[in-house]
Amino acid sequence: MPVRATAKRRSACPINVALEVFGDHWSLLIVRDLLFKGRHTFADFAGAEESIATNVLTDRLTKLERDGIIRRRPDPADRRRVRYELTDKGLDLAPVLVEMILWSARYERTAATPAEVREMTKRKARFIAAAQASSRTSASR
Amino acid sequence: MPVRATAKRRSACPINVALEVFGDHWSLLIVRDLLFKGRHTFADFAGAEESIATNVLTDRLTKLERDGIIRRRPDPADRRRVRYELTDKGLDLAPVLVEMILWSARYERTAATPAEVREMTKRKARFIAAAQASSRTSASR
DNA sequence: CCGGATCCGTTTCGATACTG
DNA sequence: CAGTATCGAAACGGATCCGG
Repeated sequence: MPVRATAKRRSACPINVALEVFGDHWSLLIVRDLLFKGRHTFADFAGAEESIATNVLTDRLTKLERDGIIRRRPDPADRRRVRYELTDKGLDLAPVLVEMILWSARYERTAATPAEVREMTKRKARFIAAAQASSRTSASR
Repeated sequence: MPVRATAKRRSACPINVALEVFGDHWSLLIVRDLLFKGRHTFADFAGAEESIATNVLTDRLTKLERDGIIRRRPDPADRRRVRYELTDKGLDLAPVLVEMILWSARYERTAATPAEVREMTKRKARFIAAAQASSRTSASR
């Protein structure tokens, strides 16, 4: 296991558990990419604008898999490639991410238009379901 | 400015903005303490079970203040003491934190009882308002 | 090529001791 | 009580190498 070999396995109080996912910059970006950006491969993540280093990426993917948030499997279309997908547990992070987006949209200049934000707020549940579905279907095909 | 003198000031895409708050373990804990645990002083935060180091605490408080999430002011009751409180922008983080709690409760053993979780889910808005109000009133007294 | 692993110089973190 | 100063340990990022 590269980088940060010490694994902290414990937790009790609410939120503390989510801390390993949300307390980390890169893990958060990976989940966002999976949920909203249709990125699913190592290269997709590494090539993102924030450009994470490959060793760090490997580390985070390993941890997210260990924590049951994502799952890796060979791409059905091209067995040489590896696909990362969210598990159900990972898909359920969507509401948290959506609230983050809404908060950001409210207080900072973001890419989301006011109309999009209004739509997202009004139909939060539908938006979440859509993101999850698209992440899921693109994963299983 | 202690520790991490480089300030990254930019961002465009949704979520990226929230990354400085949520991408960091300690900032998240501080916001949680302010919102749900009635902690408001330097010593409160430093004494929490996770026990953040004082220099790190100083750093995060500085950044949270810089980002307009919290505000520092002398305690009205004892002017020698410093109180930290959430700004409106900070209070608006409550929905995100609540979703985190719910997710954690769903997938990990947490301190929240099933009944509390059900209550929190059903009356999300009320719960958020309550947390914000308690944080606010205890702040202004 | 893709998905990593490994090495390495630099930055940041964080535990502890200390100070106004 | 609310922070600084110090300093070793970790994490980071960049480059490069490697197996399939």
